[in-house]
Amino acid sequence: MSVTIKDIARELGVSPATVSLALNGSSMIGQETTRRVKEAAERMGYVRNPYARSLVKGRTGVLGLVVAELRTPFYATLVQDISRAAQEKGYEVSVAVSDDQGATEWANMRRLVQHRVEGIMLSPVNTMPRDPAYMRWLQEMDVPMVFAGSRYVEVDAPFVTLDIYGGMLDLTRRLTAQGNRKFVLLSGAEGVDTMDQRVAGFRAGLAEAGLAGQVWYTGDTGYESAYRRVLEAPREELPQVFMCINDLMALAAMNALARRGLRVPEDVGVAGFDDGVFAQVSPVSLTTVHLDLSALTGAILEAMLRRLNGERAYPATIPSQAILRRSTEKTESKN
Amino acid sequence: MSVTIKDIARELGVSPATVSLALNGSSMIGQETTRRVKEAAERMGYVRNPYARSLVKGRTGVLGLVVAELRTPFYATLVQDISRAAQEKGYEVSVAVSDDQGATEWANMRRLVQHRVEGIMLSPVNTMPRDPAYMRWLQEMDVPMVFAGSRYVEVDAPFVTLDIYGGMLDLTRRLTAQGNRKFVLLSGAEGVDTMDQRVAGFRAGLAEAGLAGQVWYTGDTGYESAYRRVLEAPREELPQVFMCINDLMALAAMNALARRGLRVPEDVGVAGFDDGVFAQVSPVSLTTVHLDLSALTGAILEAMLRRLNGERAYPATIPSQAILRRSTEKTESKN
DNA sequence: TTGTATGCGTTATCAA
DNA sequence: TTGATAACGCATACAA
Repeated sequence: MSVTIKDIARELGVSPATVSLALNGSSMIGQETTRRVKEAAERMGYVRNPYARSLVKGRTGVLGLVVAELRTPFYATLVQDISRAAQEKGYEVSVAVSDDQGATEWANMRRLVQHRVEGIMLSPVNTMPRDPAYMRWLQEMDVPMVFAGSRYVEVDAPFVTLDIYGGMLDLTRRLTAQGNRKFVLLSGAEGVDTMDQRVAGFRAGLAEAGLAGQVWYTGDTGYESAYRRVLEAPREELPQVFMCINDLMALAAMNALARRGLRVPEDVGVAGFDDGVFAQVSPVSLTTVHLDLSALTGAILEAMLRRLNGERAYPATIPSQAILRRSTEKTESKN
Repeated sequence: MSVTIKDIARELGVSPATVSLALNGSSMIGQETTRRVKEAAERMGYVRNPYARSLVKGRTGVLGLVVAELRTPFYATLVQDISRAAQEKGYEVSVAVSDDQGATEWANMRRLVQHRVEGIMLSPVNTMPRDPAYMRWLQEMDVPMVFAGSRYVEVDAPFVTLDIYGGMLDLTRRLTAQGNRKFVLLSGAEGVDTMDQRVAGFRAGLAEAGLAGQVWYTGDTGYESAYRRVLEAPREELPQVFMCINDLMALAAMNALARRGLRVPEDVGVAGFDDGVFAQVSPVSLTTVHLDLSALTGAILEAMLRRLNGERAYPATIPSQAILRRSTEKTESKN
């Protein structure tokens, strides 16, 4: 095995306790002794064993972060930012990916609990229906937890979410204000909270203008199905503006429209949601809803740390705002 | 604190040793006793403390995975796939992100070593020049390591890499065979191994056809700078085919060309590299080099496990192949 | 088949 | 200012 404080103690003819104290910079140890201990530790290649330390201190210094998946920029950013910020606060972060499966998520949570993480930040899979046994387990689990990005309404725990309802509402309002009257919202599937909230914001915005749009469900939130759906839609069903529940589907809509020989925004407008990397690579700059991820990650970690300090963490919702760009630039109505 | 085997032992009037053995399914314990112990453990909410276990067993069951960043699909996939596969083999994976900084990478490596991971899979940042002290440290570090995806040639360790040189060579050959003669390769910066290999493959492929193309360095591998570079290039410098060191830059080139009123592939061809998500969202289907990520992740973990078993792991290179799609479809030369 | 004793590497409590 | 000793929770060699 590796070098331990005992080895250093023997080498220097002092006691292990002295070495431990010196290494931790205790003021009870003489300067000269401290210097000698540190020098020997360096020379002998000593690295502290955090497992032994955790055992006696009763805390691990590890936080858990569970995300639904990792391949979309949203989650990648979440993981990267939270890890870094947590490290600056002296915590390690153990990441677990749920592969969009509720069962895997539960398994991940169990694993983290077993590994004695001090707190868990959960960005839930969020599909319906949910396993009631899991919801109960979550509620009764005694590791401090905060929801990150979205949440299970069944479980009473602090949460930091993005105001996606408000973002979609804002966007819809801005677009109706431009005089558009015929809308289609391209969504994935029903029964996912975060999707349903977008739909709700969409409907609310239209209702304010005395309108009622359509929602097309493509089955998933990917590119392919959105592309096909728009490509195959009868000409007369096409709206003035396609709104989409993420930028990726917006890209699909734009490309499908181009394939049909329709111009964006002159013939049909397109709007996305996220303002992430896909908005950046859009052929014409994309109207979308900006999500403030850095505010989100900051608030998540803050809530987690508050809970760890035994303070109360209040639910927070990060506002989201529509950003109008060229893909919906006003033009004479045609449809 | 939480429930320990001592608590269970006291509850049942047996010794802690018995409980430990029963919980680990030892055949030396009577069936009835085992049953009672397991029942009590369940009832009392016992969870084993992996820190204590690691301390006595001398192994942690944790592997480290260090990646340069996390926001590109390549790394996200790497992390997700390797974590899952490793878990199936009974290992935890501790992920660290280097933020594209050599110094952060070193810090990450130190942290993992300190945390007593049993092995480290390193997907290096790979910029030039490199800190020689770091290279030496890597070489002398005594935790088993394998390079994942790319490597430092200065360090002698097993590696599993993608044959990006060969992929680029293959692609270039196929495109010259189509009769194209004027090429530009859009790259990021010089001095990054993985970039330089692409350039080398490009040049080698052209040389075989008696050609010599140009390389345009945009400074980084992002969308914006590639877009601007193509947009602002004098008309007469435009090639028959833009090759790009990743799909993202290819997308940028396509959009910039469209902005200039040029059609792809009729006026100018465009090819990417990766065959990842950005190839999928391309307005016209993108010629690119396919990287076999699942073969890669499988081989990485296998190499890691071999090293952990004390076996020798041989360097492996996963072949990459060009895929011709519409964005370079042969057309009468014009330039 | 079960219990006792010991040690893993560290920190904490007391004495010296 | 330092040293001896006892924990932390678990696994195991050995004794019963």
